[in-house]
Amino acid sequence: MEGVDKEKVQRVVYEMSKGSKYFQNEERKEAFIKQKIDNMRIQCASLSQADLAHYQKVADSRIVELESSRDLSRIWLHVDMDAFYAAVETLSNPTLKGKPMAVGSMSMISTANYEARKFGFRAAMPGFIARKLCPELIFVPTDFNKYNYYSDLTRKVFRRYDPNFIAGSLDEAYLDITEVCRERNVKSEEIVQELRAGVNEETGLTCSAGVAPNRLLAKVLGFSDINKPNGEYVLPNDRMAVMTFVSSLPIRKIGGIGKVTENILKRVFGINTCEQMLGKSSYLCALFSQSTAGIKRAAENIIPKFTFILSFFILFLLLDTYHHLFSQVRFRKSISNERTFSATKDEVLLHKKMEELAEMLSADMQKEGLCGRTLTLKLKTASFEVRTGAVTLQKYISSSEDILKHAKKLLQTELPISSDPTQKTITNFITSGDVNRNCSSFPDVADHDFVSNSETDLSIDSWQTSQLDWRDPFDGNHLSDVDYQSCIVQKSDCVEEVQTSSNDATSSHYNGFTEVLGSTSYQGKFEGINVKNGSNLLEDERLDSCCQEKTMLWLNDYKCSLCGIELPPSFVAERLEHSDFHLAEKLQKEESRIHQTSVPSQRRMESLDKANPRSKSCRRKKAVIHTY
DNA sequence: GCGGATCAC
DNA sequence: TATGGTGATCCGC
Repeated sequence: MEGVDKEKVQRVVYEMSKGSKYFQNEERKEAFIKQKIDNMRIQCASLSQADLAHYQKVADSRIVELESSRDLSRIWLHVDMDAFYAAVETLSNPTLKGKPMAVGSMSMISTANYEARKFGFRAAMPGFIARKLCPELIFVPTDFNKYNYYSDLTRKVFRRYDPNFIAGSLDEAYLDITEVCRERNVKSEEIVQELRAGVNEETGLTCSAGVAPNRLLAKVLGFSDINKPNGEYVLPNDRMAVMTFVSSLPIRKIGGIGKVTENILKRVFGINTCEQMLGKSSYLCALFSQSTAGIKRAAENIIPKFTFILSFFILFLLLDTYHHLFSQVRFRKSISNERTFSATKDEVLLHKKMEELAEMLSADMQKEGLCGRTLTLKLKTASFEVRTGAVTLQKYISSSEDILKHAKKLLQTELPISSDPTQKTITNFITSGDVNRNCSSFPDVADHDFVSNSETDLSIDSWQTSQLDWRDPFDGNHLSDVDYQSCIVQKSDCVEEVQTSSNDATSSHYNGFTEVLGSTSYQGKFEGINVKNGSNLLEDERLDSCCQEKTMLWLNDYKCSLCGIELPPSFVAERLEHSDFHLAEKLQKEESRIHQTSVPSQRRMESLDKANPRSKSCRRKKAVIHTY
C-alpha cells in the first residue's frame, strides 16, 4: 500500500509483541528454521562440480519435457471480491463508509477495508495491534450468514459464464471462459468487464479479476496488486508475455509459497524471483529430489511440493499441471472444531470444554451425514506450542459419546505435561496402526498447568467412487448408506498451558520440553546413523537373514537401486540415512507380518481398553517420537 | 498411520 | 488483557 509508514508499523508490531508468549514461540520457530537453512547451506556447499553438472542435466531434460507439453489454449478467469467481509458489512451499515473498519475482534481481524489498510494492517493481525496503529478503527464482528448470502449472489453471476466454475472460497472463484469467448466471438476483456458489472449490479460489491492461460497465473495476477481494488488484468495466451510477467515475479506471490518457504529459498539459494529459480535449477534439483516419497509420487504423476513444484515452478506456471492443488475440494476429508480460551490448569474445566466440542462436532457431522474413524486431539499450550494425538478406530463413529470417549483417552495421554525424554515408545515403529498410545505410570506430581483450546476434527477418507451422491455437498440424500462406508473421524482439542501462580514450575517444564525438540529431533537422526560405517551398501545382518531381498546399490554413483532416489556421493550422511530408511522399512514390514499373524485384531482393541485406566495419568510426550 | 509443519483464506 | 478457525497437504518417520 502506498503511503504506509512501514517502519512505524514494524516498530509498533514489535513493541506490542515483544516478550509475549506468542512472540517467544515465534522466535523458537525461527530458530528452528534457521537451523534447517544452515543444514541446507552445508549440503549445497558440499556439492561438487560433477554433482552440479549431473543435476543440471537432469533439470534440463525435465525442462525440455515440460516445455513440449505446454498448453496455452485455455482462458481462465480468477475473480476476487474486494475486501469482501468489510464490503458486505458496509453495505448493511452505510454509516461505516469511508471510515477505517475491520471485521473481526481484538484477538484477530479477518478483513479490513481500504481506509484501514492505509494504516499498514497485515493479514492475520490481531485486533489490539491494529487499534494501536489506528485508534479510531471500528470493529465489526463477523457474520457468516451475511457473507454466505452475498457469496451466493456472486456465484449466480459466475454461473452465467461457466456453469462449472470453481469456488476457491466465499469471495474467490475460477472460471474457464474459453467456451464463452469462442461462442460469442469476443475477447476475454469484454467478458470480464461484463461479469464485473454484473456482480456489481447484483450485489453492490466490487471485485477484481485476472485472466491468464491457467488458474495459477490468473490468481497470481490478483496477488500482484496491479489490479486491485476494482480492477482487472489480462495476460495474453502468449509464451513471451507469460515469461516476461513471471520472470520478475517474487516467489512469495505464488500460491503455496508462504513465509517459511520464501525464507528458505532466499537464504539458502538467494532466490527472490521465479527467474532466479530457473537459474538455480541444478541446486534445487539436488536438494529437493532426495525424498523417497517425492520420487514415488513423481512416478505416479502426483506432484510433491519440493521435488517438482519448487524445482520447476516457473514451468508449471506455464503448464497448469499444478491445477490439482487448487482444484475444488470435491468432498471433505475431515471435519473439525477448535476453540481457544484463556489458560487454565483445571482439568475438570478442560474436560468440560472437550465435551462441548465433542457435541458440536457430532452435531456438525450428523448435519452432513458423516462418520469417521480417525480422531485427532489438538492441544495448544499457553506457550503456543501445538501438539496433536490421534487414533484410528476399527469402527466409524459420529456420536458425541463415542467421540468424547476416545478424545478423553487422547487427552489423558497428554496430561500432565512432562518433558521426560526417557519415556520412549516404539509401538508405532513396530506395529503401525496400533491404537494404544497410552503408557500407564503413576500419577504425575507436577502441576500441569493448562489452558485450553479444544478442537474436534473429523476426517473422511477413501470414498467409494460409486457413491456419486457424495460428490455433491449440497445433496442431503447421501446419509443413509454411509455409516459403514469409508469415513473417518477425527477429533481434536487444544489446551493451552496455564499461566498462573505456579509460573516457575510450568515454565521450566516447558523450557525442558523445548530443548528436547530443538536439540535432538533434527540432529539425533544423523548421529544415530553415523555409527555405521561409510559403506554405500546396506549390509545389515538382520536384513540379510530375514528378508532375502536385493541389496541396495548406488547406480551410476547417484541412484538408489531400490527406489530410484538420487543422492550425490558426497552426501555421505544422507546416504547412510537413506540406507537406514530402507532397512527400517523392511523391518517394519516384517514385524507387522509377524504381528498380524500372531495377534488377532480384536485382541488389540481389548488391550487398548484395558490399558487405559482413567485414574492414572500418562506421561508420554510427543517429543520422544522424534528422538529415535 | 502419526505427528509436526506449512499454507490459504 | 490480548495473536483465530477450518481444511488440506507434505515430510519424515
